[in-house]
This record gives sequence, C-alpha cells and structure tokens, in this order.
Amino acid sequence: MKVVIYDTKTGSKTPLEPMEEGRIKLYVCGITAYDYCHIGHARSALVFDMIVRYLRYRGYQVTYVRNFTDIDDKIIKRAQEQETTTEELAERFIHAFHEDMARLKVAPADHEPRATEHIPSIIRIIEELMAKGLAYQADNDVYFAVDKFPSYGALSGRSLDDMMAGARISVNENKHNPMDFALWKGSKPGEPTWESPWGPGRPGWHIECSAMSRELLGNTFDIHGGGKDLIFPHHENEIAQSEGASGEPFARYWIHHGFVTIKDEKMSKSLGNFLTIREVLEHYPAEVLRLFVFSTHYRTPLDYSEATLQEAVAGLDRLYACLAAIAALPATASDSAAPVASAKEAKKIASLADRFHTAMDNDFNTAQGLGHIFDAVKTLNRISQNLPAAPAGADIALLRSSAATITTLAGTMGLLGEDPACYIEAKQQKILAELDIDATAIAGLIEERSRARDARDWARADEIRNQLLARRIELKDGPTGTTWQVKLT
RNA sequence: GGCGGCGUAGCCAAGCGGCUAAGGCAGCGGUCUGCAAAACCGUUAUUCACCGGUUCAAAUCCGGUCGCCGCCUCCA
Repeated sequence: MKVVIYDTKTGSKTPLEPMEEGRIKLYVCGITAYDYCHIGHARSALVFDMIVRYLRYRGYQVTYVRNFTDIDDKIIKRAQEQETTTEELAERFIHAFHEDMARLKVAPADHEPRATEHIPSIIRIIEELMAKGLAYQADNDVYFAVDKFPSYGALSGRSLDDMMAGARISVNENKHNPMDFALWKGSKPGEPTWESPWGPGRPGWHIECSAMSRELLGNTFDIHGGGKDLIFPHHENEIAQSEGASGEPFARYWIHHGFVTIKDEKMSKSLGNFLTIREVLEHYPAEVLRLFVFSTHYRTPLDYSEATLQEAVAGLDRLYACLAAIAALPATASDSAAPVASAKEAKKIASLADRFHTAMDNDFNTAQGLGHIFDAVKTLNRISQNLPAAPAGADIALLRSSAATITTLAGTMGLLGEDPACYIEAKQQKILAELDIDATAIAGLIEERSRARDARDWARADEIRNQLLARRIELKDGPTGTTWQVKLT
C-alpha cells in the first residue's frame, strides 16, 4: 500500500514515489520573521509536523527543511518602525516562533536555514540565471524575465496573458515585463546590504528558498510544501528560478494546505481578524489545538470558533477517559469470568490500524483517521462498561493492546502523548487551582451533606451539591461514598 | 474580469461511481441514583444547495443555476 498525495501541480492524487527508495526530501516555506505567529502559521506547522511524523511512522527516512525568511521588505519596514535592526527583529521573532513550536510540541525541522546565512548561494543562482539570459539588471536591481521561462504559470494554472488581464500589477518602469520579479534589490540608504556583482543590495523575496533548498536538498527533491497562498507568486517564482538555473526539475510534488478562517473569512493582518498562537494557548492546551486542526482535512478551510474548540476539548477528554479507564484495569485476570467482548467487537477493533492507515495513506486524511479512532473508542467503552469486577484475561488483553494501538496511531498526529491518568488529574488540578476553594473545604461540605443524606434531608443535601456545582465541583454518589471531581471544560 | 475551491443532519466533519451516507459536538431515550450530576450505552440525514444529463448503478462523473470562499498585491 502506497501513500497517495494530492499534488497541486497536477491537481490530482498521485502515488508518492520518492527519488530514492525509502527516503523523502521535504522543503517547507516557513515564516517571515517580523511578527508573532498566528494560528494559520500553527496550522502549517502542525500539518507538516503530522506529515513528517506519519511518513517516518511509515518507514520513510525524511529530511525536513523549513526555512526562515529573515530579510525582506516587511522586516525592514517593521524594524524601522520599531527603531531596531532587521537582525534584532528577525532574531526576536524567530525566538518567539521556537517558543510557540515548543509549546505546540512541534519537533524542530532537520534544517532551519535563514536567508541571510545563504547570501553566497543566492548570488550564485542569480549569476547562473544572468548567464543563461533568464535575468537582467536594471539600475541596481536584478529581475527574472518571465517571458524567457516558457512554463511560467504551470503550478498555479494560469498563463501570462491571464495574469496580465488581472491588471493589478504595480507599474515599474525598470521591468521588461510587468510580471517580472526581483531577484536582487539594490539597497536604499539605511537598509541592510550585501555586496554583489550588481552592487550593494539584498535578495528578492523568492530567491532564498531556491538557494536554500538547493543547498540542503539538491536541485531536485521530493516534496515542497506551504500554504495555499504561496502557490502564486512565491512557488511559481521558485520553480522559474530553480529550474531556470539548474535546468533540472525542482520539487516533484507540491503540497499546499488550506487557511484558517474566522467566520469563514481568511485570517489576515489586513482584516485584523487574526489570533496569535500564544493568545490561543492562553485559553486552550496545545493538544486541543492539534485535535482541532486534524479534525479537518488539511486542504479544507478550517474555521476557528469557540464552539469548534470546545468540541475539540470534549473530544480529547473522551479519548483520554477511555484510555484512563483501560489503564485502571486490574493487573490480574479472573480465571472464571467469561469474556465480555464479542467476536464482532474484537474484529472491529482489530481492524483499526488498517483502517487508520488507509485513511492516512490517502492524502493524510486525519479527519477520517480520527473518526476510526473514535469509532474504536466507542467499542472499547462498551466493553469496559460491561466488564465484571474481576474481568477475564482475554478482555484485559484486548483492551490493553487496543489502547496501545490507539496511542501509537494518534501519536502520528502528536496526540494522546500524555499518560491518561495524569492528563485527567492535571486538568482537574489546573481548574481547581483557578477556583477559590480547596480540597479541605470540599471534604467538609461533603461530610455535612453525607450527614444530611443519612438523615434523609434531601433538601439540604441538594443545596450543598448545587452550591458546589456552582463552583465547578461535581459530586458523584457511589456505593462506597461520595467522591468529587472538577467539572472539565 | 481571469483562475481555483467549496455547498453532506441543529452544528463540526469524512465519504469522491456500487455494501446500512464514518466519526465528533449538541439534543433526546436508557443504565445508574433518594433525586441528580458525571460516566457509559443507544438514538438522530430514504438523503448529500438546486435543475438537467451520462450510467445497470451518482452525494460521488458531465453541463447549467444559485450561494459562499480563496488566489491574481504582502500573506501559512
């Protein structure tokens, strides 16, 4: 069984056949470091984190490169506004990015190159393009001549004529063709500069990815990824630069994920409707965010709302509750008890891994994969619930191995990595800490209520129960007495 | 204007030619309980925006209509 991925370039699902058997070279466009990351960036990081985890789980040896763009117009502008240097600004937000990723438990990429560390390779590519007549100098700038690259527009599926018709192109008299784009920009006073054959300047926006991918992965590599908004012009231009310079194919597959929206509109700085990762993490744990992201296929728009985040909270609690119940099973089995799980149930659970793999192999369908996991949880809960106090060994073994399978599969999405009992305990402690009540006070009230119940004073008993419930303490009257827990969510 | 995507139950969301249209949330019913809560179980679309067409067979393919969104300018 092969992993099939949707390739933007062909617009269809294609079996993944790496250049080199068992090895995958992946390049993902990372952030431009001039501000805190919003949850759209989080989706990007999480999606590729999942893809890398899953491919490795499937036995591939993955080389994962994710760059930082640490010099460009926005960085220069922002640095000037903040009266700092571009280096300081970029460094600050790269640091913030790493903090965010650590909190999201997104593993670092194998290589995290920065544009400013690769200026020599950038210059080399531009020289090659100049030598081949694909680029030209105009004043202190160097532009790529799109007319000279016949397949320009192939990735985004548009022709130069179509784009000209768009007519939203800024006038630049230096350009031979309005669609030409800068490879090198001559520096203005006060801007950071590097020496080059075309005078002091800095790289254009797209060239750094061509240079860094080439240096770390070679002229041709397997997968190039990023957000859908990068298809044009960024990735289109990367192809033109890289293939123009090397004469060899660039990325073999293109993966683009959808946006995070709010009220069905794309999250963006200009609309002012964006939420930073750190803002969201103040309200929701990272794992909730992960479940939220993976509940939808990566190419589909993902609408952020309190309601959907709350659903993710409930879903995660359900998964951990199932695992915690299984973990709490007695260590020794009963010899006399008959197994509770039916053959049908056992069969269904046994098929979980296969069904999950099929879903994930099909263009990383995490939503379907999670559906299968929840489906298995339902079956496991049913079995758990019907278990006698001293369960049969067959049932215990089935439940334990199933829980292990679920943990492993969910792990490809970075989910269910916590110890289930600890997860629930920690969550309760956290909420308890936020409440102005302590365990002693609760115990006192429970004691009082028990006396009231013994006296059949139901009114008083209910009053105490409601009083505690108002403070998110739920009482559970069981055969061995009353226990309490913090109401989750 | 050009190009692309989407429209599946109250909500979120899989399914993309053929078994009963996954799963989650919410709702409802049940087990439990003094009554509850929690937990768990069960249940919730004869139908997939609308209209035609292709096919033995369509939510799934084709054409049209309506609605929403994105890219074409910096953007994950």
